[in-house]
Amino acid sequence: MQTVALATFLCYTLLGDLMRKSFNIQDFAKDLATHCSQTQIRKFKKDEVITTYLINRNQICILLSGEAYLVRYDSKGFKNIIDCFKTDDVFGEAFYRIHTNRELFVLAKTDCEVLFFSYAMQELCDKNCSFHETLVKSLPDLIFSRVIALNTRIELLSKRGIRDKLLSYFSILASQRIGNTFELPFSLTDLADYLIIDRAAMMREIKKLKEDKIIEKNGKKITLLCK
Amino acid sequence: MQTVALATFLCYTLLGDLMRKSFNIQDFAKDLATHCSQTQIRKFKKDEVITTYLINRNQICILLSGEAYLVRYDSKGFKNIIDCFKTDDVFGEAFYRIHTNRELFVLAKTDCEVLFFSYAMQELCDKNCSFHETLVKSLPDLIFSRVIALNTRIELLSKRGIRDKLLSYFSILASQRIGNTFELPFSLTDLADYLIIDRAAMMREIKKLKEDKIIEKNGKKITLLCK
DNA sequence: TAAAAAAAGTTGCTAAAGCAACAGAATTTA
DNA sequence: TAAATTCTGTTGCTTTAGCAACTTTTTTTA
Repeated sequence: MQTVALATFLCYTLLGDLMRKSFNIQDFAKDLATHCSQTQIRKFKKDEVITTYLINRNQICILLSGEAYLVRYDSKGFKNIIDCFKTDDVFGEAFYRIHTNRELFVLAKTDCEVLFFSYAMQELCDKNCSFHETLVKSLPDLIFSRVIALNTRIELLSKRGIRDKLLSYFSILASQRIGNTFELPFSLTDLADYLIIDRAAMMREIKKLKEDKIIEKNGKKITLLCK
Repeated sequence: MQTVALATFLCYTLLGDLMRKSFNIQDFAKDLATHCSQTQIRKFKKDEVITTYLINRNQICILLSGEAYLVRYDSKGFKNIIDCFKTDDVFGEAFYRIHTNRELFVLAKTDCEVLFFSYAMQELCDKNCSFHETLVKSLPDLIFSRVIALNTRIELLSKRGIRDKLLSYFSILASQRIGNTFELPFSLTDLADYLIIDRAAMMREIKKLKEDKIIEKNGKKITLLCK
């Protein structure tokens, strides 16, 4: 029964994914940078602010190298890590459509290289230029890559309780590689900010998960012992 | 200081929104239905399943009339209301990109009329047909309308504590109309499922909010007394 | 490489949220 | 319109998570 369900799931997954054309973000970025004068590439050092969403509207950014956080500080001063970007990820207000007056910051987690351009550009651009065509055709795929991340995050935050949040996140990380061992992409302090939970309570729960033989942990290397 | 911040915010908001072309979903739906044989319109009675995401991949649906819920049941059997669609909203797996084996259901909250078509369709379609062009041009706007909803939800779920979740949600509802009075779009039972909190605990918190003179409540009519 | 800063790991106490189990009101269905 | 069902409102008890305040370890930086 379990096996049939899994096979069915895999079948749909494969079919679904085959139907989706593969979109190469690096080719797209190269195309953009060489064909259009309205794009720019900038470099950032660790901890610098790459962009903010309230002020920089309609902006589309592609992370060419490095890692970055999308961060908000809530009314009580708590840091919330909303999203975590790695090389080839797309971000910018064009994909967030901010509607509150609480600013969102993109912070360089490591040294970064970022390509900037504007969503509104497709309107202003000469209709015969090849860039225009590329942009319009690629936009859905760019946005979809963000939509997947957003839905993943909603799924995480929908979990009741710290244990469920941790296990859900761990199984997402585990599913991205072969085997049940993976490396946490950020510090435990940041993990708590990402899951919107108290760090001390999280540590306590991780301890329990180890005691219950559900996970093994060596630094940032974690192994899921159950399925 | 407060006033300056608000004025600045409003200014950016207006500028941002002016730059965004207005997209009429009803015209789009009409265009689609009349120009393409691959689309279909179906009617549903209250509580019927409109579609599921795991099986119906790459599907795009437009709610022509009525209201619907996007629902998941978690591992403990809890009902989670992931999203709430009203007339003109766009949904379907094409916008969710399901990646777990937990099925998502779209349920008719009232009688509904829904337009169905496929995201993959743009690939198969004859390149000269006007529908193809319309679809490709409109897709980003269709998706953006979902992205806004997703981000709103993440903002809600990022709140620590029931009181914060309630107040955030209430202020979103209040901001959608003039004045501070609004009507809850669903029952209190469903509201708890939407905010992923215990209903009894939520009722207790609502009572406290009334006692603290932060809200007034008459049935589903709520007034925010503070800003 | 020594000092400083950040992250990891702990703990006791307190506050908040979940659960169960009701009763009464409102709504739906037969 | 009567019966059934769902929704609202409430409460006591229990479990969970948050907070504050530490120590120890690891990583940065001067």
